Amino acid sequence: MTRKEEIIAVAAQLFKEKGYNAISMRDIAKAMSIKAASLYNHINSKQEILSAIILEVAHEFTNGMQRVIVLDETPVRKIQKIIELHIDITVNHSEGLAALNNDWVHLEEGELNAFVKMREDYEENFRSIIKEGIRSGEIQPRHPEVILFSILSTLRTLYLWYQKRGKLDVNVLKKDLVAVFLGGIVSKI
Amino acid sequence: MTRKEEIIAVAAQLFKEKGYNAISMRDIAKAMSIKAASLYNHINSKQEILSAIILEVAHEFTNGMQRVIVLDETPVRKIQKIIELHIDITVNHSEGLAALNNDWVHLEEGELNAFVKMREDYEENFRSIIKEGIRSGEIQPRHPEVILFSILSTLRTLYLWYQKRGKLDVNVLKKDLVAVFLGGIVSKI
DNA sequence: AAATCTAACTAACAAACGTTAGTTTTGTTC
DNA sequence: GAACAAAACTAACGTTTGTTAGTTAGATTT
Repeated sequence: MTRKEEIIAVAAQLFKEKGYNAISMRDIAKAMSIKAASLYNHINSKQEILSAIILEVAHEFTNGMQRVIVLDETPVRKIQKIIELHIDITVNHSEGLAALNNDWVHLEEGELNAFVKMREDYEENFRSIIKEGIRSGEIQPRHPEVILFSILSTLRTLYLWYQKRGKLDVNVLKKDLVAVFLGGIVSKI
Repeated sequence: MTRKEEIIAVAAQLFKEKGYNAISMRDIAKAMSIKAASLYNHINSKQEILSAIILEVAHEFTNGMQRVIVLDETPVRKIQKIIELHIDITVNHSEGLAALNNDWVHLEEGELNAFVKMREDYEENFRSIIKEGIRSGEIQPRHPEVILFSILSTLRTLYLWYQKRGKLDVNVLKKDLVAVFLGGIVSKI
């Protein structure tokens, strides 16, 4: 782990708690026990830190989605894979997810556009899977947007809950989350 | 609408887009076509604006939950009421929800503690309803925390989607959202 | 031993921040 | 038209912000 990567990791942790704008370069420096000016031996700007954090996780999602859509599986099974993808990323990149979810608005022009594009593509891929499932009768004929939004909202804020409720085992989480969305919560008797 | 309320409303809109820390008093002033110092004829501090925005909506949730838990209804029916409560608040207080969800961390000491308490109580009430439903057999015996979190995450981020997808009718939203969570998305044939 | 590299340092910058003090404009009430 | 309150203004304050410039200490390479 290079010094630059260390800075980015520390910054991600701080951004997670207070957000990009509430954390100063002096805060980041203090967390590393150095002076703010010393950070600039390793990074070019505060913005660079932010985009490094966000783009890494964003690519993780894009690549994961790419792997899902080429699978020769039913739509419902693909949705299950997407849920598992989010849980895996949450476990392995939990620090960066806060910035990805909240601080992407503070990316500058070019990178902001790229990020928004990635996000829209991701949602569109997900939406297509849902629509395909409805068409084939595998998924109930409800407004696709509502299904997409309810699943995605939950998955995107998973990082907030995953550590607060430390007891939750990853496999229990995968199983129950898939069950809630696919099967609902009402007992069928 | 007093001048103070106008300022709070304008600030809520700005906070929604960039977050509390990214919006300066000069930004708020400019949006009202006055100078920053003039704001202080009506409000005491930037913090005061933030807590006014957050606490108003927070009370809306607390009161709504209170109305639900005293109902003489089944747990599933109470959950349905909670879902409808969130949708109603989203429609009527959409501006303040961003601050409530993201910027509460920037409340100062006393109000932060009060807010966190309110939030925990709200979650605990919801959790109790879910547990009661599982005990009575009305709700499937899954990890209550997973059910709580999946529903609440969706409802809390509703404000982000509700306007982006402007076409969504409130009643369709209520119906479909209740259906997704209670019945799941997989067709039962 | 000299040269190079890495990663820290001090000092300072211009800009932006929230906020205060005192003053002027504007519209309403007697 | 004088008096008053509401709401704007100008000017400035002390801090904090991200960042630059130039320097120094310690390790590695030549």
